[in-house]
Amino acid sequence: MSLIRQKLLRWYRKNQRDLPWRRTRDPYAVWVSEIMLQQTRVETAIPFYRRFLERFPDASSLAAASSDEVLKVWENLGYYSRARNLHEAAKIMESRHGGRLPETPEDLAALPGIGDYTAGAVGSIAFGRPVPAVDGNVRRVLARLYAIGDSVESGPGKSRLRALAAELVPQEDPGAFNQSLMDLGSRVCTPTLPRCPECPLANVCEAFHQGLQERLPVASPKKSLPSESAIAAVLLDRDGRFLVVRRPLQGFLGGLWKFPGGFLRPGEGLPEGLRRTVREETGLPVSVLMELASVNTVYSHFRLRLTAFRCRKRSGGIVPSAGPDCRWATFEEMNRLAFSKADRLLFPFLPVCRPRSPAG
DNA sequence: GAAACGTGGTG
DNA sequence: TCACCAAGTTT
Repeated sequence: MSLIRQKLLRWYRKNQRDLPWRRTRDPYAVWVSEIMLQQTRVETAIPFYRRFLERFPDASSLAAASSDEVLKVWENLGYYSRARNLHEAAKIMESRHGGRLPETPEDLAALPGIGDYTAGAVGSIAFGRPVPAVDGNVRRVLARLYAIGDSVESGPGKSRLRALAAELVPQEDPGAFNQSLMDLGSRVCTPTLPRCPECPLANVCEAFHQGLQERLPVASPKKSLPSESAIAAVLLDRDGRFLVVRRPLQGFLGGLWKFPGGFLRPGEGLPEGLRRTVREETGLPVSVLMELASVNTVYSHFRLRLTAFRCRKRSGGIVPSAGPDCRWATFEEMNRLAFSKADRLLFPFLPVCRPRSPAG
C-alpha cells in the first residue's frame, strides 16, 4: 500500500506535466480546470482554460457575466451544461459562500456540475482533503493493478474501485497522489498498448503479472449512433442581416445560437420540414428558395446531416422582432455570438460579402 | 441504471 | 470512413 504510494509519487515528481492549472493553488482555477477536463483531453482544455481565466479571473467576475459571455468562451469545448453549471455555481458561491469555493467535498458536491470525481479532485488538490478522485484513468489503473475483471463501468464496479482508491489516498498531499494516478493512466497505463516497461508499478501490477494488461478493464459494448437530419433557414432582412435564434438554456447545445429550423420528422421532406420548424420557432411563414449547403457532424449520441436553405418571408408574415432569444445579426455580430460546430460549418456558405479566408 | 450530453484526436 | 474514447454529471 505505502509502497504503491511511494513508487507513484516518486514517478510523479520526475514525470508530472507542466500544466497551467498546476502552477496555481487558487481553488477557483483548480475548479475551472476540473470542469473543463470532464470528458475532455488535457491538450484540448489548455487554451480554453487560459482564455477563461483571463476573461473570468474569479467567481465574482464569472457570476456577474451573462450566459452569452460565458458560452462564447466555452464555444467549441462541448458539453455546454458544464458552462451553465459553472456559471450557476459561481452565483451560488457569491450569494452563499462569500465569493469562494466551499472547502469540504460534501459542500463542493452540492454545487451544480460537481459530482463525485470533481468533488474529490478539487477537495484534494485545492484544499488538501484526503479524498479519492476516481476518473476513467484511475479506474483503468486500479482495475489493472488489482486485476479486476468485473466491469468498472457498472455501479458495483465503480464503488469497489472508489473504495480501493480511498484506501490508497495519503493524508499528506492527497492532491499530488490523485494526480499521479491520473497522470500514470494517461501517459503510461493507457487504454491500448500500455507502456508497462516504463511503469513504476509494473512489478506490483497483477494484470501485468498475468499478462492481462491489454484485456483489462473490460469495456461494455457501445451502441452505434442513429442518424438524424435537420434543416436550417437562412433568412436575410433588407440590411443583409441574418435571422438567428437562441436555443433553450436547458436543452441540447443549450444557450447557443442557431439558424431557425430543427429536426426533420421521419419521412418528412426537407422544404416541408423547414417551413414547419421555422414557423414553430419564430412564427414566421417562409418560402424555401434554394439549398446552400449540407454538412455532416457527429454528436455524443447521434449523427447529424444539417442542410441549409436560403428562404424568404412569405407575404403577410409578421417579421419576428428582436428579443433575448431572437435577433437579426450581421456576419460580424454572429461571430461574437456562440454557435455550435455544425452551425459554424455553414458560415462559409452564407450569401454575404466578406473577406475570403486564404485557405479553404 | 440507462440515456443525454460535444468535440477533436487517433489508429 | 469509422469506431473508439478523453480528468463525468445530471435526469
